[in-house]
This record gives sequence, C-alpha cells and structure tokens, in this order.
Amino acid sequence: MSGGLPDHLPDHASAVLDVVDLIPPGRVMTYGDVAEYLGQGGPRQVGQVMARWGAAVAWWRVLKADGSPPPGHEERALRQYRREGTPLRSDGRRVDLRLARWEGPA
DNA sequence: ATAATGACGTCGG
DNA sequence: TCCGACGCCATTA
Repeated sequence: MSGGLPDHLPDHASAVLDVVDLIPPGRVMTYGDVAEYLGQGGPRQVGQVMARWGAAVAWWRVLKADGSPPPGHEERALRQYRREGTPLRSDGRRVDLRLARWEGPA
C-alpha cells in the first residue's frame, strides 16, 4: 500500500512514515501533529521513528512545535526549505507554522 | 520487572 | 528570546 517506503518496519513506524510521505512540499507538520493525527503514541514516539527510519522520507517536513528543525539537522533542513519555498520566520532559522502548517489529509 | 533514554511539548523564570 | 524543570510514553538496557 505504501509507495517506495522500506518494509520490515513495525506497524506504528510505517504508519508515521506513511503520513510524513503525504505532507506536500513547502508544508510541514510538528511531531505532535503527526501523533495527534494518528491518534496513538505521542510526540516522542514520532521522534523515535524519525530518528530511526526518517531518512527514507521527507524528514525535514516534520519539526518541533516552535517551528525549529530537527536537532542536529538544521543546516540540511534550511536548505530544503529554501528549495521548496517553505515560509520561514523573520529570524530565518524557524519555519512560520502559521503559514506552512499542514493539517493532514482531509 | 525496574531504570534509563530520546529528532517532544508546555510552562515558569 | 533563551533556558531549565517536568510530564509524557514506547523502546532499550
């Protein structure tokens, strides 16, 4: 059912990666948003999945509640935001969630 | 079974 | 705005 994502992963992990794969370019979701959308686990569990299997998806589109990119990946994430035209805040270090936040598939 | 860990979130100073 | 303390919860040790 999923497209292109690696298999042999726990169900909860594939569920998370599946949602992340649906986030449109230029838009983002917070760890908490993903957890809430799935209706299971919490932000830390989503982070755990991203840390281990995030490389297979657009990991930079999942970030913290304050709009800052995943710890340790700020540089690469910012590069992607410029490339996708993701709206940033005036400081240029965080995404403007007011504009870029994606509520998830209807 | 108990304790530590972590790509989090919220709140108070 | 920045930082630390706490709460949260599946996974690991």
